[in-house]
Amino acid sequence: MNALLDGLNPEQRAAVTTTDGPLLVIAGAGSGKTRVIVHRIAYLLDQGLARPEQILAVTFTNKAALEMKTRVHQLLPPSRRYGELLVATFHSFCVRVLRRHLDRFGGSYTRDFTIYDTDDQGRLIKACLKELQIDEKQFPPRMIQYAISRAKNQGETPETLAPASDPKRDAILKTFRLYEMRLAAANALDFDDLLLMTVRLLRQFPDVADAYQNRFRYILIDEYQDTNPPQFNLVRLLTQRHQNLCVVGDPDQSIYRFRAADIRNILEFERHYPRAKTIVLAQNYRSTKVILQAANAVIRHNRARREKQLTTQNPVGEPIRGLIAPTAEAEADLVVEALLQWQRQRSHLPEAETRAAILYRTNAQSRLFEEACRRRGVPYVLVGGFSFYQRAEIKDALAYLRLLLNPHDDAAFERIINVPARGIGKATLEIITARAARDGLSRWTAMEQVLAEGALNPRAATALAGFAGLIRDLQARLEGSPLSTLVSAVVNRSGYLDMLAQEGTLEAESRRQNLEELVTAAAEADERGASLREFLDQAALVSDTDDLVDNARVTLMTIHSAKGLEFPLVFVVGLEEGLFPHARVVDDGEELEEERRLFYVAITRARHQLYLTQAQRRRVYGEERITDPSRFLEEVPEQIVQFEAVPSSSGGVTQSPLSYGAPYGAPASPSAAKPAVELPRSQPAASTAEGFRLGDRVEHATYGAGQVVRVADGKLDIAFPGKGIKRFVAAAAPLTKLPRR
DNA sequence: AGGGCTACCCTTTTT
DNA sequence: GGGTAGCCCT
Repeated sequence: MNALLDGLNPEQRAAVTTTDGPLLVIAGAGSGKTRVIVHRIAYLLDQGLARPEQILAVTFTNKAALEMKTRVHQLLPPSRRYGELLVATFHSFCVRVLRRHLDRFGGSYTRDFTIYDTDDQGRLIKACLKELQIDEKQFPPRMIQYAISRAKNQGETPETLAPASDPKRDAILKTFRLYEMRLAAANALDFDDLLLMTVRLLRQFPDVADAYQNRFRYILIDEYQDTNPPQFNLVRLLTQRHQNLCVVGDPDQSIYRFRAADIRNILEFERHYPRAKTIVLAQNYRSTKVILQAANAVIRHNRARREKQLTTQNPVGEPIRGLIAPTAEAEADLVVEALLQWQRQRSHLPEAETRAAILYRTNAQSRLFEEACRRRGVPYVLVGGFSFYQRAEIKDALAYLRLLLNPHDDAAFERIINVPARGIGKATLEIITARAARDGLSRWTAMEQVLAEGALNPRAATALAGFAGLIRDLQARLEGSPLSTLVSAVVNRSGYLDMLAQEGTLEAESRRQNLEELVTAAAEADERGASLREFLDQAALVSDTDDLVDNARVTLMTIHSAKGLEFPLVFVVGLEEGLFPHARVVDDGEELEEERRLFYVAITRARHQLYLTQAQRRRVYGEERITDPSRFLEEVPEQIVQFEAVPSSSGGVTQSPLSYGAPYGAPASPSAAKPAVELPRSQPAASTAEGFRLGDRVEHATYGAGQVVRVADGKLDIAFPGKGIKRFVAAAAPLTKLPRR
């Protein structure tokens, strides 16, 4: 028997060894689906069914791709070379294709195209709105940006869209049209375009399509539940000839609807590929029985799904623990404290067995947990938020590099034309912008024209000519010098480093260090033999999880970023109505089901111990709000959860007595724990002031209805929705008690 | 032209 | 609480 199949269960084995025709692998959380793909690739190679260059494997992140490739190599005899094996994300695959063939379209598109990230896209949209004199207040750029992206992903172009009937659609349509023109003029593609243009390329040029269809004998796609229409089309095109498509995914983990992922791609796979064989992996190898039971119970509340009960032979495990903290700050402190205690108890185990993750719904929540970690001196790794390549100084330096390769890159041009300040002001920029708009030119060409005409005032002209000279000068160094030298020339010659040195602040120093880091990254790219082009592509496509440090003992990230990962200890925090599920989705059935899938993903990241936490008060937009427990909490069977309500300390808002151990007669279920949390023993009934108790609803003559959120020292804290927290002396409080809900 | 300040708006989630 | 667009002053 083949050693590659050792240790696989029968279903996994069937998935690995099915070598002909379309294959759908429905794989539950923790069922070893990555393992199946890895072994399958190795099996195909080992059996001589395909050469490395005939296989294309698509993963969700660059990091997953890298890991997958490494694991495949580990399974195979090292004597052979498998360097041609292509494991990529959809986007990086498309970039590869377009760098070879984009010039087939002709026009302004060349293989030197620039990739516009969401930021660049936003800038361009704003510029378009301004040019069209559309009011940003009335039609927010973000809304327009989203609408355009959605339209593009549905396969629409400005031409195919029906003429707009109302002002909003008119604004969107006009911006869409101009946006596409400007993109083309800048020889730039946004993230959506990378996929769409590849599909167009294959449709429009049969010889190109033929080449790829013949080349890829086997195509494997991970996380297939998160594919969107252009990705689906691309897969269809690529598999037309061989049909050896293996898709792996879990409909219950589909969480990217907002970027047009269509869960039907996986649900209706058998209809798209009638010859398909389906294999279900329902055995979970990751989590305890308790955690799995919670996950199963939660996801069962979704109606639109194919029933799939995960089972595990793992131990029952510890009960899930629920923490109810008085404030969001206290929640963070409690989480960090519980985490430390848990790690202490397991300090005899290998470090890998003590890793923990704190998972939240929105990036904004990370701050509180970062601060709590700092307070306790706990080193942490933050995934997402502003990653290295999103920092302003890095993006500035990259913009210079982009401009060197493609001077028509308007987004880069605008970013750095006056950074550092070189005396090119608003008036001068207006002239350039107006010229570019009038003649449909890039900013760079417009600048050259304006300069040549000599119509500017001398000071502006000198400044502008200086900038143009700088870029040309740097361009001259493109050939022949190593990347690291080039990057360092950019930050020196542009005056960027001088600017930072002059600031002399701590922040400027840290930016300087980041730029140094970028030079180091360039030196590493040099070692790999990468070109500037490849260096920039990689910078544009890195995802937040890519720089995740594998061996961090505590990792902070959004649930979205955590997909595909696992941790012995997991905290899912901020389980409050309006936050998770998020306020923007609560009443829509489909969106709510997506939120629930997100919760399901969060739960199933945990291997041994799961914590679910809620803060009873939280600042939203700087305003204190009383929260309700998330409805998702009630979907976790109460027999497997131990809830603890933690009292606010008498001193401040952020500190909490960090007592752990037996829960003090705490509510058995979250519903019982609703705002009216019974007073815990450390705040005995005696602290009830003038008949007011924690959780009581009250009425105030000026502030209206509110709720008692703290009772201590004869004082009452009342939270008034939209007005913040007010403190009253209980004996003299002008309050009327309202009936309990 | 540029720096500093205020008022406002806001935030899902990411390749 | 935090980022930023736009205003005002130098």
